[in-house]
Amino acid sequence: MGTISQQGYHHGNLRRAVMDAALEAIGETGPSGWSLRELARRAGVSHAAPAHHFGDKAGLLTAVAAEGYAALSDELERADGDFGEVGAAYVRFAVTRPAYWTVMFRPELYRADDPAVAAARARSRAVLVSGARGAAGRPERERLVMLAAWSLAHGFAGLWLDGALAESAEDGRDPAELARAVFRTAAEGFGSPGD
Amino acid sequence: MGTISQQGYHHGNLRRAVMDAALEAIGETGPSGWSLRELARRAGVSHAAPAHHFGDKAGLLTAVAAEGYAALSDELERADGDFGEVGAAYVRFAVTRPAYWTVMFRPELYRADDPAVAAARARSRAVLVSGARGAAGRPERERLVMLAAWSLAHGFAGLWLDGALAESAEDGRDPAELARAVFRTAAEGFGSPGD
DNA sequence: CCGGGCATCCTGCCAGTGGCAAGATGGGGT
DNA sequence: ACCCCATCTTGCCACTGGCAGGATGCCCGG
Repeated sequence: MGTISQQGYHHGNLRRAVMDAALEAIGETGPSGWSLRELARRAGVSHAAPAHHFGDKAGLLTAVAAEGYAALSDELERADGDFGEVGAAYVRFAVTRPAYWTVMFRPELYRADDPAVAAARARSRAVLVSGARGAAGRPERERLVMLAAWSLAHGFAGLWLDGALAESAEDGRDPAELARAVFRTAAEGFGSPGD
Repeated sequence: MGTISQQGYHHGNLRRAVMDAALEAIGETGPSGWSLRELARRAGVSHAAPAHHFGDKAGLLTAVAAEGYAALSDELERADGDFGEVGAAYVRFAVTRPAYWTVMFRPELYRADDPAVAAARARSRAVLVSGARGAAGRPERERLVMLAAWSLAHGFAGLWLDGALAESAEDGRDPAELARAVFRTAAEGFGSPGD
């Protein structure tokens, strides 16, 4: 990996260092349970150094969100083809990289209209839409299927991260595995007690 | 209603006034886009007055969350009986009272283990579980059906509030109505292109 | 080899914030 | 009539985000 020189007046890779510190802090105390100054201290620079790279706090979180959407897109694209697997990948991303996910879906914390963020988000959505296109039969159903699947995965991820599913599902199972089962239940239809 | 005396040294109903100011502020700038001092100013009291009623910021948000879960429980119980209606009521609550919803599902902002909150949350969950009990055929399916329906409603609400569904669904439709359609799609099963 | 330009980082400052301590007020019970 | 004490106030402290102006040293042209 080649650790870059981090001594001297110029840090060398402050931008990445602050982003990493931010992700770590977010994982520990939530998306706003820390201060820019604290990140600066962790990175070993002065309290005003991060501002040069991100402008302000919203700027930093904007960068985090953009990186998060890009990473999510990668994950989803890797699972493309199988509709159910896309849902599982969505949940897996949220569970394994909660810091990104938590920021991404709190638009009031960053500049959601930032070009980089918007582009990365559009890429994520494209995978979801194409997944629904494959699963839905008639075209009118496409939108509803996409909304249902997206809502399902998104809701499961959110509830899991909030700890709301802890009691009902902590039989030691992998959350993504449980999500797959839930997804299958919905795909077969949970309205009529079939089978 | 009877507007209570709000002149003089004793406000008369500061607790409620601060809660209302908080709900208003949350609706405007998110669950942490305001300060306790600002709420105090809105209520016309000194900056330290709210502390007497709520302790600290987390205490105030704990009270908001408890009230929110109680209100959600009321809504859900009113729709009990029809499983799909419970889902629609869940979404309707989130959409019509976003300030409550936003706080409730950000456990890092308040004391989630507060007895009042825990009790109110348990009441909400009971409705969901009993709803699933009616819809699921076999008892093993019960948990999966409950998770699927809850995830679906929760995810739809979250996506809607984040504005993520804006483009794909703002044909002027009522969100709860759209949620009903999505719910129906899932209930019938969206995996196989049935019908 | 040298000198300047400029991205990077620093120190200093300000208003605003959350929270605590100690004092003022006055409503309500006895 | 009196006192108790819940309620509200003023005053204070450490900390934060953000801005202004200065210091540093890498890199590039000469």
